[in-house]
Amino acid sequence: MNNLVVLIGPTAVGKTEVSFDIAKHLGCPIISADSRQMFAGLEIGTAMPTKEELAMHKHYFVAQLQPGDYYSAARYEQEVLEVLEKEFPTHPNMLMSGGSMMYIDAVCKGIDDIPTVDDDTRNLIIEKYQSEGLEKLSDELRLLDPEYYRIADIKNPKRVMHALEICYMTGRTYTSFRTRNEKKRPFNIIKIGLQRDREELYERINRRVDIMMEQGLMEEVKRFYHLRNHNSLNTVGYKEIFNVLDGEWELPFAIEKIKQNTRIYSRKQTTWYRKSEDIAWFHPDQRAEILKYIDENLK
RNA sequence: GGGCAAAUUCCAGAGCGGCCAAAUGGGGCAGACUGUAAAUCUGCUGUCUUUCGACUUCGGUGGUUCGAAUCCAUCUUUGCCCA
Repeated sequence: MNNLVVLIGPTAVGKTEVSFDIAKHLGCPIISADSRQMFAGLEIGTAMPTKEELAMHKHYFVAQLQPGDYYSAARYEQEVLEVLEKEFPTHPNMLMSGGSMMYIDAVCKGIDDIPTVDDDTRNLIIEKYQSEGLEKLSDELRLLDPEYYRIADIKNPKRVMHALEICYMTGRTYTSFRTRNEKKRPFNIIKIGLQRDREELYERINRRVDIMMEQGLMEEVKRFYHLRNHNSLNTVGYKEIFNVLDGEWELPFAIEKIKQNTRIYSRKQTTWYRKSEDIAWFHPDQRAEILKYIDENLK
């Protein structure tokens, strides 16, 4: 049987290094599961693997999109499955590594087949939201899809808008697409989680941000200033420095905010992990134990 | 040396006699999560209690009052101004 080893863990825990060890051990390429490292040019701010590392280990889904490109978890699911199908004949054991839990779940559990929203519908809903407000939209959702309305996160504009987009575009309820069935994969999944004490993690985060600044994060952010309204740049490390470029924040304050927001992000990732009981947890220094665990669980 | 102003819960900062465990923001903590997810959103944040509620707080002390974070006196500290 084929195996997919999934390496997860909060930002800055040290996934990249461990992923190289595992990839070497399994002799396979690495499938990145990082929603921001997919965008070309965001090298420093997303702590993308270096050119040398990329040359040494083949990576999928790193720097393959432009910051303005549309992407989604569903697309990721589909593309990863294609990669696996292509690679499994020669690499029966593959590695996926990253911190974007929604993407990882899309691959491991599947995601419903909901149509991609076209630009016209999207713009129409955005316009409605801006002119009429969230309450009007949720009122409308109550009429168009009462079942979803009952369970929806009604205060979250993104959720309400998306459900409405689907109703508008397809003429069907959003609920009718939401089966939420977990898909069975034709391969074995081994989840490895990396974790460190919070204090230790925070120190690494703080240090990594300082290093990013030394590496020239400021210059990198300046290059993307004109694309700031794109979601790919609505990212920790970029959005704070945009405020500096706007003259709203002092640089030292922005740096503290980057550290703080990265810490918050790491905690949100951890919250997501607590839902999964199928993760085997290790400290990143436990290289031998990790490899041993993988070997024991390959099928 | 003299004059003035201020001291509030982790921080900033409202409150200026009862509706105050005390607005709001920040921070912290917890959570949600099926389409740009490093995003977006939610809850909690004095102590005890499942709830009702009880108890201890607004620099210190002592007063006034049925009742004080809010008024008075005094002390301490801080800031500003005149010397």
